[in-house]
Amino acid sequence: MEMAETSIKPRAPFDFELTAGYHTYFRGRYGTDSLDQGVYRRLLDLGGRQVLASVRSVGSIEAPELAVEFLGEVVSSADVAAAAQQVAWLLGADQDLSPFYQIAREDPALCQVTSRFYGMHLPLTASVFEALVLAILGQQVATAVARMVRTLLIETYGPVLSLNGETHYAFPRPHSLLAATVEDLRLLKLSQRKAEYVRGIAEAALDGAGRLENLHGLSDEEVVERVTQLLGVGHWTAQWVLVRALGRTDAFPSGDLALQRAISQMYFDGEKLTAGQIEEFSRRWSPYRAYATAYLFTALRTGMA
DNA sequence: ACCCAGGCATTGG
DNA sequence: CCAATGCATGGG
Repeated sequence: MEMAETSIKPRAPFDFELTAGYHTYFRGRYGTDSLDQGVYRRLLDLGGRQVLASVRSVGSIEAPELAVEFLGEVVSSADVAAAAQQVAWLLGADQDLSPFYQIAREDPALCQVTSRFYGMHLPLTASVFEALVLAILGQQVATAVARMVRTLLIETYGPVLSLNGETHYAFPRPHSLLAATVEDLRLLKLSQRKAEYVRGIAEAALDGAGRLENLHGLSDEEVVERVTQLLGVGHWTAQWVLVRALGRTDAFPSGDLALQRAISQMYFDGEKLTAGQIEEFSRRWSPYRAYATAYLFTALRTGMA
């Protein structure tokens, strides 16, 4: 067991607690991620080796700096660099919020939310595979149910590292989920369909020389075209992947029930809207609709809206 | 028992 | 493009 340290300087403004909090759905721990007493922890999977990253803030919102500690099989300085890059990615450290805040200034309701959560970046998943599976598990179920099923899956099939009496989990690898049978997955409260979808996605992730992870160079439309070929992946899930796995700032899950409710409440006096109307309304936030969505969800999750 | 929840696939207008 | 339908499953 070895240890290494490094530091990351996110782009200001950056609020560490809010950003890491978004990763854990403001619940302390959510699946692979935890935020406890100002320390964000996540088990990284560096090509088969597990490394626990512990991150805390040693700066401020306007002069952000993160102290990162790695515990595990970190050997070379190249490992440390790769791990640091992954942490920076997970926390959306490089994102520039200022143009989004400019747009929010024209929108009083949104501006109230961005002021309250000033400096919150949009955290990202470690892989497209992870985003896809998490999205499938979140389809059409209450958030509490989604959280339970996601955690069960991670703790059953994810790589493990125990340190100081605490057990940490990384996200399951594709081959682990493909090795599980549909019956196995149903024991974790996945429906028959979701179990099939998840195995199909695992198969796609292992197939064709990483086609699934090779989406960064494609346009939003091309990515949607590609991932909706997968069974179980519709418009909502594709947009979710664009936002969480690829960091596309303008992706927008217009069919999302909670999002529709939030927009309907905040802007239309509770009147029901179709997905098309939501889509049209959302243009005011373009090309930062993903950020607007994240801030609205944060308002919902923390009880502000 | 009933209805809802941060959908998907399919079918029919 | 929009609406309706079957599917599935824990929570209120």
